[in-house]
Amino acid sequence: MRPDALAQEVAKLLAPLIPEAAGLDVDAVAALLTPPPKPELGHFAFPCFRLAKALRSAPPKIAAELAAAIAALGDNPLIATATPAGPYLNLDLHAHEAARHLLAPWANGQRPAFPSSGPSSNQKVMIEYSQPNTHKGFHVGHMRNLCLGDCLVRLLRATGSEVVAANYLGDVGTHVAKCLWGLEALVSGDPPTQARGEWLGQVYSQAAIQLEDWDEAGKAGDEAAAAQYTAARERMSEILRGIEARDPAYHDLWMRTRQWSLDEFEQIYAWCGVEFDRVFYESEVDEPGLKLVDEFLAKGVFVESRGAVGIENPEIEHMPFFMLRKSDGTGLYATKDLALARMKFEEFGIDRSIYVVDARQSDHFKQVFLTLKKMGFDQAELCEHVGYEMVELPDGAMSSRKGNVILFRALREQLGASLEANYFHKFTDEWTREQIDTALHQVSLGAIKYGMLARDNNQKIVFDLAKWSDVQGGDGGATLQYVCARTASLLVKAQNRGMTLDGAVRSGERATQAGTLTEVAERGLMQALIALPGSIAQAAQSLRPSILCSQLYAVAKAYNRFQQECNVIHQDDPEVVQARLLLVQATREALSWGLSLVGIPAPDRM
RNA sequence: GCGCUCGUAGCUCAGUUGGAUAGAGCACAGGUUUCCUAAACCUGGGGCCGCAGGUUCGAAUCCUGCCGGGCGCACCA
Repeated sequence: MRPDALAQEVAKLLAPLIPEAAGLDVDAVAALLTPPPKPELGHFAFPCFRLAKALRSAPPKIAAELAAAIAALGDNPLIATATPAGPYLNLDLHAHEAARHLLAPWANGQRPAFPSSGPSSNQKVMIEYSQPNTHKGFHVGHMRNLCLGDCLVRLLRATGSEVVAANYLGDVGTHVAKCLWGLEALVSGDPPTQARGEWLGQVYSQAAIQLEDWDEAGKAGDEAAAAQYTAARERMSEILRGIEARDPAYHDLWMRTRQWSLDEFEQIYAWCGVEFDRVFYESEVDEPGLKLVDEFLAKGVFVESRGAVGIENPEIEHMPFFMLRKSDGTGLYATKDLALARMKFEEFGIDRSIYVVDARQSDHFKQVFLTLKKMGFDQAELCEHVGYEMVELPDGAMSSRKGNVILFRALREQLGASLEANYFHKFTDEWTREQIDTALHQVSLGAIKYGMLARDNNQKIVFDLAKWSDVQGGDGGATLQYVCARTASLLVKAQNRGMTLDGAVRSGERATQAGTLTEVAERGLMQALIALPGSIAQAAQSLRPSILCSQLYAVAKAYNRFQQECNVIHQDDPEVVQARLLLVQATREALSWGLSLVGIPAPDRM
């Protein structure tokens, strides 16, 4: 028995009562069952609209007839009452029996089964995400991509796909030259011994600003600035050529500094609990990209235009020419993307290829996929771009010129400090430093990941550090974690009083006593749990983690209400204790598992 | 100009195969601790779902047009 099987059980009873003309089998009926708007109305509602046409009857009439048919069944193990309410048939279950199908599997460590016929199951999927540039800063904006990609990896794995989590690091290109130029032109003294990746990013920003200033001043007539700008550009070309030619003077410096960034990324991923199966580097597809241009120019797929090489894609009307080699003979981002795609297809036999990249690149990926198709890669059909909107700050977009970029380390430290000052300081006498640090880490992750994932992909996110670390409750990661901690704490307290969940109840062999779990708050919580597997399936199928986040929040909210209204431990009736312990245990398992799919740890105490 | 995207409560947002009286959080006003974590719970006020048409038993949801914000459109990544 799986925790998502309750609807199926109900459908088994209901389906035979529906006239055959409607053409609904058990699965179809189960799929139609929805939660009623209020828990008091029942555990499930069956909408009769779909049957109206086939049965040539009005939905309210069908609902009434079905209610009568269920009443005629007489005593029934699962459905207590069936009440027609307009076009809906509301089904109220014997709660203790429903619990045996719903709560016991959760409590017993079972997980929902997802249909193997779904589009996303039994497939080998590559998800490319994160893709930071070396020699540049890693900031809150990068966190959205990281959280989203990681969550999709977890969701697709949970729903039956084999996933290759891939990263694609930007270790070559003009930004590297800018940074290395800045290093020699603007920096005096030795690099720091700590956090050198971050420092490199700051050098890059400084260089970018300086170059922009010279460029602007030059254009405004400042000849000295113009000369400096030209000289710097020439120097950057030299640096790039030196790296490419493997001139030790440049190549070694590049490798050394590149490693500083890579080390930093490693630390960030470790802190975030993110792991990659395969890391690609731009530097490894640079040359293959250019070779590929020659190859497909010779084949006539690509064409020359104004000294550059590209492909005509008139299908994309507003940007019909897709450039793949500049007139100076060098490649572009797009060139490397084609070579990378080919590498992915050849190295892994993937059935689906997902690119998590911000929404501004959507035209770019239309071009890439269309071009791949014209190059003869049928796998282009399997490629999809998952776009998402930007992360902004309360005072607008992040910019190094404005100096309002929040780098990863600052994010981690400020969030931690803020959470400690707001909340965790009260544990200083009670907990060890290590315990507090662990909790701070967990709750920081909850705040960041939930904040990044609870909003739809195509909504902008405003990152306001003060708000994100102000855990006054409400709709946030900490609320979900708090509920996990409350369930854990309650179960420990129960155990200390000698109250443990009966093994037979937990396994579902035995139902709890009739009449238990009928309080409104108990029903509400059960309904939130009923809806969880569907939310996971929908989130995975549509690649939108926010759907899962809102259902997890609904579970947390329902639990808080339950714990407020239904005392678990201070009960005279041991059967009530059993029923409620089952509910708490199931909630804990469901919620912590759901959180794990979002990449958020579930603390035992907080 | 072309394309993508957003527009729902004072603010931030859910609402996706069209379905019950459009929901949360924050903010605001009130209430709840001899009792399992008050980071909680309850109650209340608050809405021409951007505008106008259309499709039908039924539209925040689908179609068309318009208005307003954001983003993208050849040698950057």
